[in-house]
Amino acid sequence: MIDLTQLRADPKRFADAWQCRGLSVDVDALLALDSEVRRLKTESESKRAEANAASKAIGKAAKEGRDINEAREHARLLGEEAKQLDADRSDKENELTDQLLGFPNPCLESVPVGKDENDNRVVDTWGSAAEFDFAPQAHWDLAPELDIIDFERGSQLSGSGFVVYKGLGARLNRALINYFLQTLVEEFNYTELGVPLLVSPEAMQGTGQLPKFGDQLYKCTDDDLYLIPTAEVPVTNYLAGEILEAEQLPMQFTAYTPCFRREAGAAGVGTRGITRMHQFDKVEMVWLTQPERSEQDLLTMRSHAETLLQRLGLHYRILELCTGDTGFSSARTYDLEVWSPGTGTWLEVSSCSIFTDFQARRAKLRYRPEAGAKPNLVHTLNGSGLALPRSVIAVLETYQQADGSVRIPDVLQPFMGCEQISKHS
RNA sequence: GGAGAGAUGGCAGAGCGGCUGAAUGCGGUGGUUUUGAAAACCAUUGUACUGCAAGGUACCGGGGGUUCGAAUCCCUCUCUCUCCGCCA
Repeated sequence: MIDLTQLRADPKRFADAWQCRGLSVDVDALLALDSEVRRLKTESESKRAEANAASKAIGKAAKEGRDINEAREHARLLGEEAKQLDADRSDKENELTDQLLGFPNPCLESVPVGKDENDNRVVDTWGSAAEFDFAPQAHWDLAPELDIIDFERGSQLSGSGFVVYKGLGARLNRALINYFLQTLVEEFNYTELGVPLLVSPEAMQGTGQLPKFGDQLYKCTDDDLYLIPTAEVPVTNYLAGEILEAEQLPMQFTAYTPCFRREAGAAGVGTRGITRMHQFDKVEMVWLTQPERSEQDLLTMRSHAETLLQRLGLHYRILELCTGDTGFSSARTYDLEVWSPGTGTWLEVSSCSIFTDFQARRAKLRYRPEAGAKPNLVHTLNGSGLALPRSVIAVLETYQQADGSVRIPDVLQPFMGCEQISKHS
């Protein structure tokens, strides 16, 4: 959620920022509603003060044995008026909040302005595309051939968008998870969390999935809980409502979780194989940090994701998303896309974003800049480190051999316990 | 899932429907004393919104109600603890 005080101070800045995201917002109407809320607030509060004073006087009078019947009636009326004014205030305020929750985070000034993914900017490329002296296969051919991913029985169990990893396929997935976690925890100082996969609507609102994107979530209606679409939700909300000390920052958390996404409306688009699943695994990085350093921290976090790819020897590029393609809560996003030789496409394996105080305001995540000082909102960052299915794709397709086997990259071998995946291994 | 008990400030723990934003203790901060420390003593010590200010309003798990007036009474939800059942 954006800061109302800032909106009052500089409405044009917000109108422009939303315009860059392709959103035309009547900021004046918003401000009018805001001042209406504040007018009702002062009015109801002074009425309430009057009523409180009247009640107090009655207490005193009763003690002195004076007649209080008339005063009582007067106080009752005051109380009713105050109640009514406060109800009006509450209605208007909810209306305002509902609207505010629907507006995205303004992008940082330096984010390239653009309409959609075609306007994203490639900021860097690492490595080069693997070369083959045979026609490389796509993972959807390679993996079933090796009997390590079972597409058919996955769909049979749960419908399209679900697969079964089998044998060394399951192990490869797990090896990648362990490699990611171990590197992040032991080298880059992340604290690993094991978090709930079902969360409350409040948590979903804290990170911005609700109220706007509920149709992308799996919901357990009997219990009013949602399946997480990413570990970002429980991890960012882990310390919601708390006030942290400056020395504790930055906090770096990582968590491995399955992720659940309905992908409503995305059916049929690039859905072959395991690039887009209703359920997939992901290791996530989340930072809580101070506003002064958050932009720098974003680059640091991105470099951690890059390191993971580099050690796997996977060719990738970095995209800076344009204003039109940046996610709802994010103020700047870098996507890491890994090269998939079998499909001849770039696959997004990590999305590293800075949310400024947008999520922190919703989740009430604050810190005290120094002892005794007033609490400030933290800045939150998150990035994938990394998404599993697409990492699996890149490893399989990049390291495939002419005979249909797959060589295991060196860094993964300790986690795999073998050097290759072949038909009869 | 069944039965019972509970939820109060950083923590512990009081709190007859009005004088309770809340006793008391611990902790924190400042000071006195001391060569220094400890101890002792004194003072101070929640958050948010609103106002130039004085001040005002809200908050005793959440929501609703009764009342002129609710931490205190009623309803409801959530969570915690104990016992029983079930269970990886």
